[in-house]
Amino acid sequence: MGNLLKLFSALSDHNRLRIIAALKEYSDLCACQIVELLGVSGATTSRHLSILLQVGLIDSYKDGRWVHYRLNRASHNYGQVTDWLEDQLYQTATVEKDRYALREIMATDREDICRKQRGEKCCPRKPEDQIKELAHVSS
Amino acid sequence: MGNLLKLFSALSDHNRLRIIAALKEYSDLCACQIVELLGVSGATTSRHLSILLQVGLIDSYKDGRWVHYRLNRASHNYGQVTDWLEDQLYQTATVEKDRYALREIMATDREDICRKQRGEKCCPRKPEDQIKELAHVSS
DNA sequence: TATATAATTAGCTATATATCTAAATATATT
DNA sequence: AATATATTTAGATATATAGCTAATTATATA
Repeated sequence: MGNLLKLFSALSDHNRLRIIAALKEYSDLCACQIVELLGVSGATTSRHLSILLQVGLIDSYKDGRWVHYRLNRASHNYGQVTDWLEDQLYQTATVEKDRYALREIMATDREDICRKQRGEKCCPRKPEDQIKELAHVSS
Repeated sequence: MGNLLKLFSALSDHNRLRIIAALKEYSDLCACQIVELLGVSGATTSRHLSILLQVGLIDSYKDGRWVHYRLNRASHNYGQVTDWLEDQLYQTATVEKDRYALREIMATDREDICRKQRGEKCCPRKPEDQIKELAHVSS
């Protein structure tokens, strides 16, 4: 029973469903791309990914400093649920919007994504400061 | 997306899974029988049933003061998930234990069940008081 | 109509969880 | 070895939820 609860709990968060939908769309995404898609902190994304890893819905591999995530197609017995879920997710407005965002993200160099995320981290979210920072980064 | 979240959240509680398993076993149970099975308060049971009703996993009908609950076999599109779930639940230790408990409950007159539940409600949970109460009920 | 009863809703509380910043870890570069 | 970087973990906090008692609602009975 505990595994069933873990599975359904894992699927009870909108960002985690978005992750699954994104990994269905692109078979392999790295953490920074997922952070970019979700628009939440790296820490939160990592936590969500950890939950999905724990129940076996996704798996991961390292490529240097990069960590890639994929849907886990083996070694679990809830393919019936995930097949159904993926169909359902495909039709939702949020996931459709994500699809467009993902196109941009996949067209962007990861280094650029990370640079942007790093920048955001070290600067407070003040509009004037952000403009100054962007000007500084450009020069 | 909201409906998916509601569905998975509804399935993320062990007592609600037990309700589903019980309704798979016996096609029609009334609230007091479910209260008896779960061993939680009537209010808590009612709340769980309300959540399952809301997502359409179960439906209900009234018979005087009695309210009966059944699995909802129509008008929803997650049969693929619930079929799988029912199979999975069948194999869990908790549900197997519940199966025995349900046999007793189904063999007991509902009036007796309710009388017992009412009795429990109006008396504090003191061991000596419970013994006295049981002795009183027996006589 | 008053009383009894099964069930539901309201309100409160303890516990679980999503989110964040900071710190730590793993890997790469100088 | 020091520094940089991607990611994860730790710790704190706001929000959500399971459980309870009390109050209310819906139905039955006297």
